[in-house]
Amino acid sequence: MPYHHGDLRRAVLDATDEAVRENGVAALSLRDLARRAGVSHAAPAHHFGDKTGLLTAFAAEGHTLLSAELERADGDLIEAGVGYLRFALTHPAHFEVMFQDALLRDGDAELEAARARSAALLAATEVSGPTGASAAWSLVHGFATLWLTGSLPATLPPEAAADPYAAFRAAARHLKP
Amino acid sequence: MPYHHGDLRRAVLDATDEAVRENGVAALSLRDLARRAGVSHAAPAHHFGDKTGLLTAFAAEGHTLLSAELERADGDLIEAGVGYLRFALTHPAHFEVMFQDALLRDGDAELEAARARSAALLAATEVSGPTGASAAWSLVHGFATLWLTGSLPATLPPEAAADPYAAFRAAARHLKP
DNA sequence: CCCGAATCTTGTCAACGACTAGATTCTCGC
DNA sequence: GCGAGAATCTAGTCGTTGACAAGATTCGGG
Repeated sequence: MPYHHGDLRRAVLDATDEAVRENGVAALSLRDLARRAGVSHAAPAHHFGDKTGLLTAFAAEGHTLLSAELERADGDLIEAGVGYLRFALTHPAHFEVMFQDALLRDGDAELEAARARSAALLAATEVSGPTGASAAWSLVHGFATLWLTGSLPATLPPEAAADPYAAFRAAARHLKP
Repeated sequence: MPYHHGDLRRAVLDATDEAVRENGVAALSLRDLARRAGVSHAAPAHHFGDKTGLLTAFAAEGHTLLSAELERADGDLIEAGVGYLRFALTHPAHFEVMFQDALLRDGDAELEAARARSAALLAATEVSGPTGASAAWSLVHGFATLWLTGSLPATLPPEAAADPYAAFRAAARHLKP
């Protein structure tokens, strides 16, 4: 075991993803992340300052991943929604952390920049006016949140609960064009 | 100071509401709640077992409060949405806890019953089919979540950001009847 | 009035986040 | 290729927390 890890920062972020998927942010522990990465209990703090710093970096990474999905939609409203949902379902840990402001460092430059990029991509989708944008964003975000908690699948017939993307497209069709 | 508090269970639930509004669930501490209620550090645990038990009871209370709002709508879709939003905005602490399954005791009878009541009231709103119900629920839930984090008001002109209920009605109009 | 049950206190333990001081390794100028 | 300073990591410590155990106080029914 070398004294230097190689890329501890990345390893801790990956361990965070794993741990949050397993037990949620509430149960996240810096010392557990250190154990997963095979380093001493204080090593993660060197890269992130404190727990808030780690979650802030993790949230920024989330916005970058979300931006990548939104770019694939190329301005199309429904596809942007599908991309948003795909991000939430494939990166539930990031999605869980990103929208909990109490966990994040207010005013962090890296996070603000990543947020601005994803917000700009959301704003670039073709939609009818500001209230239409609110409606569309609320619909996807709510759908993703409720799907992840299992609340939404529970209300659907089994065949619909098996395919979140089809269920979302069906729900999105209720929005006026 | 009497040895018996009178209604410590209620006092702890009220202190929870206060503390979560101030600093979020992540920073919630049973010992802080005990201090707020003026009792010893282990007193709250007697009524709720552990932290998970407290949050489970708190979430159940949330579903009861939500049910009260939904009843006022009397089956009307838009009014049910407004009631859902009003619940979220007037009880942000409950709303924050209710949908984080990792914080709650799985299979708790009281919580399940309260959930079933609010779910039944949601299902009683007049809406076009299961996909329409998904769309409507997703829209309100997402709107409430994004409004509480401040993400949604940030995208609106100041006059719209001042009145969440008007902004919601405007967004809800984008749903096909 | 008394006895069991409910409620609350005090004491304790392991785990955690944050901090400090020091050890090891890397890097870059020369 | 080497030495100095920076970057990275370890080891140790402190105050706080959640959970648990044992005991004190109060309540309420028979």
